[in-house]
Amino acid sequence: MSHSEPGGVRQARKQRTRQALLDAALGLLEEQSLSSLGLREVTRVVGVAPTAFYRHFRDLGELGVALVQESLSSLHTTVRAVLAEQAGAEERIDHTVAVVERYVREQPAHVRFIARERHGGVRAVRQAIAGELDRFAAEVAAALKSQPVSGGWSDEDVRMLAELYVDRLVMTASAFLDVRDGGDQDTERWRAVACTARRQLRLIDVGRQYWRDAGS
Amino acid sequence: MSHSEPGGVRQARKQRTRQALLDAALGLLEEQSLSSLGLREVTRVVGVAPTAFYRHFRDLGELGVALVQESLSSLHTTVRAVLAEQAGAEERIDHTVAVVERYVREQPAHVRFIARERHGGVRAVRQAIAGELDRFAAEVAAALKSQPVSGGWSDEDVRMLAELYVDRLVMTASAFLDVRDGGDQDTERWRAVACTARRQLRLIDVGRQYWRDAGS
DNA sequence: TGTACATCAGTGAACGCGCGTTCACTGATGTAC
DNA sequence: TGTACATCAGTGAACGCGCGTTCACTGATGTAC
Repeated sequence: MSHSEPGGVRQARKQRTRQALLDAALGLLEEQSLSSLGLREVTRVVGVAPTAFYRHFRDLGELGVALVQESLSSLHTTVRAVLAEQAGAEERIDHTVAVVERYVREQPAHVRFIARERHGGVRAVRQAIAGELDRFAAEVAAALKSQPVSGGWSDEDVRMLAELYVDRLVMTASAFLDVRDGGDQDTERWRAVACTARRQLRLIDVGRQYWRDAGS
Repeated sequence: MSHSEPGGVRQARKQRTRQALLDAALGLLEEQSLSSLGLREVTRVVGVAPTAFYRHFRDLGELGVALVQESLSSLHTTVRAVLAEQAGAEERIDHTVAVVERYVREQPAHVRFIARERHGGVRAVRQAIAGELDRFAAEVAAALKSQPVSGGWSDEDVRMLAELYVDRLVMTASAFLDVRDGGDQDTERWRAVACTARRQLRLIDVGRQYWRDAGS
């Protein structure tokens, strides 16, 4: 067990430390926002010297941008699968909400990070999130466009609808998170949020079916 | 000019300092978030000793809660007026977006504060914002309910729709703010945001007209 | 396979700095008579 | 109106603390021959 990789032992160790820094930061960010997070707090949790931080990130803003990629890539993939479904509107809405529910249960820290830093105090991170959500909206728009209901829709209107959906997903995820934090756990309130989320998506979908562009 | 008020000179001065602290904090919060704001930063801007702060607020969280009231009360009043209008849907939407535009132009710092701290790192402030937006949604719900279109709607559905509207207003305000910050000022992008906002509200309104509850 | 040198992730001491909070204080404003 | 005492918004010195960043370093891993 000496030379299994072509010179990757050092690099692998470095990668592990880097990931540990990201994990530690994400954990600490459940209770505070990025702009008040300290470099020493993070390294203390990981168990390395404060100076080790600089081997991986220039500053906490750079770490934040890395967290944006990590946080959104997983959801991105999953929601894409739902969008590709050939199911009916009703079924697609149920699946979408179910996916959001699972995401909040499994990655609550990632969800909180995105919701919190989307409008947070660190410009680079805000821009990274905006960029990712933009790519996300573009993908949703493409999926919507390929559906029969979108016949006669301008690209601009499809895009507008896509943004409506994406914002709604983020707000829904955030609402689930609030219930979770309230200590209520899965109970009644959780189901109420899911139910409201489905109805809101359904109402938007009804609007979509009867939509006629009217200029402006 | 000695005793014009019944013992209110001291109190009036105190009030002025308090307001100066609020103004200074709001200004500083354009560039950072509440949980990284320093008590000394705020007093330095106002030009008082750091210890003077404690005569007005226990800590920055308490100041934040006061800022929430200040930030939302003005918009609250204005939007209420629009809701009370007997105008048609189209006209109401135009007025609503116009009010949001004006609010962002006139009180950008307040808008940014709410958007940023709604999911920010200070629990007390998050709760204060959630509470205010809740009262806001309740008022919108009451206004919606009194409109003919809402015949046959359950209270729950009216409430769901109201939340959809309120979230949309906040997101729209935030979108205007992003354009403003981008340096673009009033130009093309600003009008594009307004146009998209109107269409989104219109689409929701179409959904509202054709809505039929389907359980779940 | 073995040896000699290069790389570089992580170390640990040291620095200057601004922070939040305490405390006893000052002096203008308020009140009672 | 004038006097004597109470209130309390704002002061300023002092404190201990954790911060981000610098620097020369160590020693395991990587590479060339």
